[in-house]
Amino acid sequence: MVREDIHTTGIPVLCVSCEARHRGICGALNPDQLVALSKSTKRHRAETGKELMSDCGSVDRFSNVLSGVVKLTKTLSDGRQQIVGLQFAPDFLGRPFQAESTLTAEAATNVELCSFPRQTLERMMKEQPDLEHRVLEQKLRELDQARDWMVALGRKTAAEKIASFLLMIARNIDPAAGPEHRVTAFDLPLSRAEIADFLGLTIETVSRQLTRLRGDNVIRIDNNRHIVVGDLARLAARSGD
Amino acid sequence: MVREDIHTTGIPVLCVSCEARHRGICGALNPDQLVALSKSTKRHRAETGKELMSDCGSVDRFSNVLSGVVKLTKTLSDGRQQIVGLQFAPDFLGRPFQAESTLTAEAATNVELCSFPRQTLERMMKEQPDLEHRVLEQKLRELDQARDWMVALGRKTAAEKIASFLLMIARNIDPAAGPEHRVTAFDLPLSRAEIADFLGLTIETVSRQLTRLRGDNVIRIDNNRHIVVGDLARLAARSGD
DNA sequence: CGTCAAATTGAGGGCTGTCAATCGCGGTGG
DNA sequence: CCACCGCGATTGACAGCCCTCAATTTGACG
Repeated sequence: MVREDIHTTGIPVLCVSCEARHRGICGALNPDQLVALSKSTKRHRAETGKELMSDCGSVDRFSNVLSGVVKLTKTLSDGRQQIVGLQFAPDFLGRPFQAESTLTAEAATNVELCSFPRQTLERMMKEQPDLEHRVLEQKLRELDQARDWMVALGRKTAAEKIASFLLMIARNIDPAAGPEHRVTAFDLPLSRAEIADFLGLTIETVSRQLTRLRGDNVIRIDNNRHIVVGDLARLAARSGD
Repeated sequence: MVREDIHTTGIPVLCVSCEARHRGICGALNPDQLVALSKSTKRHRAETGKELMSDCGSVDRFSNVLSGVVKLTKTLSDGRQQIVGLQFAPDFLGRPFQAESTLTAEAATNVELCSFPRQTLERMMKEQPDLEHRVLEQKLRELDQARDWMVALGRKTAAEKIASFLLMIARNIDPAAGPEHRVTAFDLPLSRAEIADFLGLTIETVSRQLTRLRGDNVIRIDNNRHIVVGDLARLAARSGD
């Protein structure tokens, strides 16, 4: 499934070292198609907090996440928020076959994106079934993740939610590593408020549970954001599943 | 997108009046392909409670739901359960490109299914991109629904969850109707215990909230299962979004 | 050193869970 | 026909987890 990468003849400069060409959707494209897509491609950065798509806004560009973390949120009419997904490099960001977005995408950290017109991608998906296949695989992974979080949201305690969250970040924060790899030290990509919105909790409960994990010597916390997991097994034992 | 249906020449008898050929994934197939698929197709019924796929079990057949409701559940190690999806006719039931299931599928009501070997479908998806496209569209809808429920699970109160649930059933229980149609009287496809597992609540809380909706004359309840929504707008007003 | 936002900590209350008793309905058998 | 049973649903009392509100601390930055 991983694309051979011996010669890079004819591949756009932008794409040569791009992770999306290896594990992302662009791996389905041949050099000519990469050239065609890259004509309307824009690579750019977005600062933490920048809104990338907005609920009920029209969407005319999709993106690959090249680095950083993007959060997908939904908001109720009275302001309550829920984060419904986190995307890491080299995830594909966008909802094909729908002009209006039903959620908001926001840069949770500084991010690098590679974006392209929605219609270009949808046309190429028609012409190149492998591309649509890659998108399907990505969306199936997102669906699996969404369902895992439904269990956490509906049935786990606050302590279990926090443990599950930390494990999930440990699995995904390193863009180079494979799916089963877990780092034991990392910077949280989310603030306490965002973690609360992700786990269906309040800021205070998130803080209390993190403090408790630190008190029990399961993790260390430096500068509020940096987490060192001392005992991965003990953290996993507290995740509920 | 809806398939023309003037002549039915060459279409397998089983498929002629099948809803999956109109709004389901089989709409992507031409008569020859339908014949090919129908060779390894089995149509069968399953009683309420019958397990259709099991967590960690191998999956060698996918299905279309022709009637009834299928529930998708996940279970934590200590027995806590969460329903992570409901499938109505003519939904496609299965997780392509993965031999092992990560969830359990169970007949919530008596259901009719049309099943076919996983490998046959995956091969046809390769040969017929339209079919893969249909699967993608279905999985994108499931993802949208999963994210809507994440908001409910994480941020809605018990009362709002119940109201949202009733509205969702009203939208989906009638297989013939379109997506924006809502019926005002229907039989609940789930028991109180199942509703609780769907909404991340307990049986008692579900019962109390239904009783309250009845007391406020928003709904009527006959025989525990039959619901008549007296005031759809007032129910929607209590759904939170 | 002062300012400000983010995070922590504490006290108290409410929503929902837990446990237990009762109700209602359908089925079975006398 | 009626008593009995079994299961799901309802109702009540109480407790606990998490939320709310508020004060304090911490850390980043000028």
